[in-house]
Amino acid sequence: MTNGEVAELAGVSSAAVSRYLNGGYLSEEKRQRIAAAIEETGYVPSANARILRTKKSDTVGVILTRADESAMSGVVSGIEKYFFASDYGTSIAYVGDDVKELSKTMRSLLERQIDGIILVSSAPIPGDMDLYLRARVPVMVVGQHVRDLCSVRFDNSGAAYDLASALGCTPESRVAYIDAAGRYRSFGADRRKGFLAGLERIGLNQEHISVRTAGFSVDDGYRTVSELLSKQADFDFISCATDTIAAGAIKAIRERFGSSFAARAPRVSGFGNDPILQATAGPIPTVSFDYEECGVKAAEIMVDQLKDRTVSSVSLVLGYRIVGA
Amino acid sequence: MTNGEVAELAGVSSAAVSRYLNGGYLSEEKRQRIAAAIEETGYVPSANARILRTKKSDTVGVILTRADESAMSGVVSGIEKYFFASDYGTSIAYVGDDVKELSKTMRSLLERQIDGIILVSSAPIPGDMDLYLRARVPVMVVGQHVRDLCSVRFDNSGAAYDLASALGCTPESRVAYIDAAGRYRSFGADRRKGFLAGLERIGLNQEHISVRTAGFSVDDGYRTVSELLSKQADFDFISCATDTIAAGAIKAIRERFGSSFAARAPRVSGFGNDPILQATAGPIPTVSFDYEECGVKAAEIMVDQLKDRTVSSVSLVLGYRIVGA
DNA sequence: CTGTTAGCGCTTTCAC
DNA sequence: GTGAAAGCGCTAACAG
Repeated sequence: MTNGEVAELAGVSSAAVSRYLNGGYLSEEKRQRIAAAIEETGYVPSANARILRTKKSDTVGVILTRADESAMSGVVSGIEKYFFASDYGTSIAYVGDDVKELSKTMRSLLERQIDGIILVSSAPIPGDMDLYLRARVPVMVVGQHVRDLCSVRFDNSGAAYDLASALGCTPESRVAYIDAAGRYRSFGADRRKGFLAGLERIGLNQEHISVRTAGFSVDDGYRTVSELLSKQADFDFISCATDTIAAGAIKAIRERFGSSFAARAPRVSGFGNDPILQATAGPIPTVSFDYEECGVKAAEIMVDQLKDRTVSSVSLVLGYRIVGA
Repeated sequence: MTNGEVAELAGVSSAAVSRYLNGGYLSEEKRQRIAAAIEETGYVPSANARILRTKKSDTVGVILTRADESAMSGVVSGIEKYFFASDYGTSIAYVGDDVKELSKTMRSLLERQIDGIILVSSAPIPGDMDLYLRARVPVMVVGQHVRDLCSVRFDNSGAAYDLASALGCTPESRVAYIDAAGRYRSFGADRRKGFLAGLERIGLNQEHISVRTAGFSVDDGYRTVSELLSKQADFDFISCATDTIAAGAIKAIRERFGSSFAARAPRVSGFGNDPILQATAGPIPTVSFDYEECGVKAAEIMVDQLKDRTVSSVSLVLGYRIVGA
């Protein structure tokens, strides 16, 4: 079913149908007739033809990666909300663990005449993406900063610093930090450095600090902490780079110290404020981020760029809340 | 940058460029020249023009809803994997809590000449969707069954039945079931009915069963179970419709019985096998679903429909695994 | 193998 | 207010 067929059925020109759809000059009478014809035929206009003709889609592409799974729903929800209110559509693409697919995904978005792209990813961006990051449309990144591009991210380092400060440690406390493996700056280096800096400020004896690295799953955390505890168990705190790892740590500790959580058992801190962890193991110190706000801000910046492409690039760092301490 | 401009630069016809892109007859020499011209100009073909012309996009639309947040990443990952291997693209749309936006989302997908639509949603589908469910393209549903449509869903009822059987209850046991609020068939009615049927089979005294209803958050579960326990506390099991509610239940129980989990404290069962819950509160009996497989199966069925639209509609019910019991 | 050409469904002057 | 007509970028005959 096309424009023209509807026009014929309503006894008007295809231009009139177009005007009906887009709110141009049109007599009430024809408006009625067209409405009836559309209703009758179930006509659905072709976005492709419209975009081809007008050269704009009023749609922003959003790329999600598995690495940011836990933030996914919140961020998308915020993005969607803002774009919806601003009369932009959203087209989401998902990239699994294989970051190589990123450029392919980016390309297919670009082929669709999308107005802008928001890449939501904490994962390191492969070199072959450089081309696409400087595309003909504004590209922005959520979760990390990329030179010359707009970005929105959380202050992981600052959060980790404040978290370390909030644990109530003394210079004599013994602390283990379980780092997140892989080259994820925000989960890894940023949090670790911030945390260690926080401990240093307290004046914590460097020799009382142990650092280990774990994968991203509960099981990874469990194994890493089990092994650590088998060598040394007199920690005051085992601080983990993510709440998922923290869950594994808690399991390991409980296994070693008994379910009654003996007074000598290390306490645990996490990162991310998972509600289930907080309810079942809490209150434990952790960091809470507002993912939805993150999405809203990103969309807001994107819309600004879209309206005025000369606006200089913005790099926004969002705050955090220390909870359970 | 267009087809024609690239052609001119390479000294060939636009048809040749098209052939280059789509793998038609072309001399090696022209192939080289075109490649060079594309490289030089950074030309990106217009998907809209191609789709307009060919009337097919080789792309399937996927609609995600907030209600299915916890399954989202897994399902999408499975869908994406299968379509990728089958040379189909995927275009994802997200619908928040306001299910009214569903028809708008569906429509915008339809306008894009998408080849099929997979609606991933356990939420009740509004009546105004009927029109769209019988669209010109195959539509299928993941998470519930809709008459006449292909669907993939989990056997929630059977899982709940088996879970109830696996708790190790006797006819004299006292059991509370915390139902999930709202009109979500799979989280609500299906699980509740299956669970109660399972208890009945054991011969559990009906008067020893209490049913309460909670919202979907940890806090909802906490409040509901706290209130329940303040009236009656001698349960052997508090079984919850979701792991999230179970987390709240555990918090409420711990608060009432002390963190040492006295022998008289009720045990808890959940639904969904959240890894964090299992690590921190487990092992507790719960049900595990393979969301990724669910996505793969859905995509598989969709591809079948796409290849042969006369295939009769398939309704697949996936199994489950009882864990922690 | 290759170029010419028509036209996908839509919007947008332009002239009435 | 309204219709005729051109053309967005691409592909698919078709003729060479």
